[in-house]
Amino acid sequence: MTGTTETRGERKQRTRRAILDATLELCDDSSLVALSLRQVAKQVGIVPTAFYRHFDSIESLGLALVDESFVSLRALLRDVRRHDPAYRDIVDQSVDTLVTHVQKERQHFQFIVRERAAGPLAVRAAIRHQVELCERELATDLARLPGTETWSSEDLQVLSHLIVMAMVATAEDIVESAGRPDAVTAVNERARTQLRMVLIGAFQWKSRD
Amino acid sequence: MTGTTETRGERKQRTRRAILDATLELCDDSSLVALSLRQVAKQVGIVPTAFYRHFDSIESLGLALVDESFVSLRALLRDVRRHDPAYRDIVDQSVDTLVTHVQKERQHFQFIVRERAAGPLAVRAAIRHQVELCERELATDLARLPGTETWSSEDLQVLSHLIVMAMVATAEDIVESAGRPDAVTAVNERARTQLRMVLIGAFQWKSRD
DNA sequence: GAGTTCGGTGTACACCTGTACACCAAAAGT
DNA sequence: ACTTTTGGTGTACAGGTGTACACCGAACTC
Repeated sequence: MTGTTETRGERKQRTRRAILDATLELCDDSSLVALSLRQVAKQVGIVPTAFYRHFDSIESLGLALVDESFVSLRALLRDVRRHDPAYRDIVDQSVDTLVTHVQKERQHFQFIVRERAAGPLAVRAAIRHQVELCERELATDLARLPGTETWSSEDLQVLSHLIVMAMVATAEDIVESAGRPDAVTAVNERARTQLRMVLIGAFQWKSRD
Repeated sequence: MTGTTETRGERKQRTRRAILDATLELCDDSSLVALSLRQVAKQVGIVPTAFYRHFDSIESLGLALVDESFVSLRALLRDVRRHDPAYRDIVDQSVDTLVTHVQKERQHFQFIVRERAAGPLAVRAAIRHQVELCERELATDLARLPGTETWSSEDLQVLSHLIVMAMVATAEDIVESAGRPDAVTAVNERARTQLRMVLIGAFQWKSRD
């Protein structure tokens, strides 16, 4: 098909990729729990039983997609952190990065947002776990910021929970307004304002202990 | 069955109720989009085709459940508002009310949280619309609070969006930790702290215009 | 009291579902 | 050159799926 002969591993990885892509495609307007192995197989162009050569259930396929999605999310976080922490407006920068990434990787983020609430049990658990990791990482980042020296670690966690939650919601909104540039910029601006409000509150905050 | 004869309208409403309840029950560990008409019928104890006497699809059944769920949510909001706005700690009061309500109407809130992200298109739209209404109501409430006189209406909307979002997330967490009292109180406390942080930021806020 | 309405039943059909099984061809290992 | 491994195929089956159709009996209407 491609002209050159293919090693066996290459081919396996190629159809594995095709399965993942097909699933993301189908998840555009449905959810994993409403997805059948046969639909996926048809979309890929393989026979249903061939699916088992790569995953032993829709659920484990979902887990693979979670892993993959969080790779791109980590890329996003790295981008955000790479910028000078003293940068004039870290908020604008962070929100822009988020909005750009979500648009670029729309299908992955849509998948995460949907399955986080409605996916198979194991998938939901995996997503919650990953989000928790993000929260912890953010908390340690926040701890390095000037002004948080007096904070208790609980309060740091609460703040990062709040911020991550707001970012998840923003990602939801971006996915929702895909293809409508004006809606995207509206979400962008709202997210900035929200984040500023939260940070102003945080700067004013004093832990009780 | 009940001994007394039943009017036809009573009976219809009774099995309609049974269908709604059965669906909520089944949605405990699945989603509407993964639910079949036959499963619902079996759970209710009627024959599949009888379903059509009440709803013409799973989707319209979903819409009915959205309406019903938001009745109980409005009850919650009324409760929150009924309290003296000058009450010593309006945050504690509001969060307690939320936590109590979500636990009492767990199935409804679980349904909303899940279908908000993964339900059929029309159901998702209905939920988003209702949440938007809640945001608007909250915005007008906030406008009556002392200290928000200088705020632009956009900023008021942004703040209420932020608060509603946080409350939705809190409801998610409460549903998640159903049956584990310690987890519930942890979520409760975190929600209070978050809301305080946000409100501190809000009090400090000055609209640009 | 006769006729109508309507919630619920049972049968039937075409289609989709997961998965077991036997098979193939070509790459990989020897 | 041989055997083995393996990704993919085709057939087959027992179930679940939505829904069309004809029907029933009791609550309603007149």
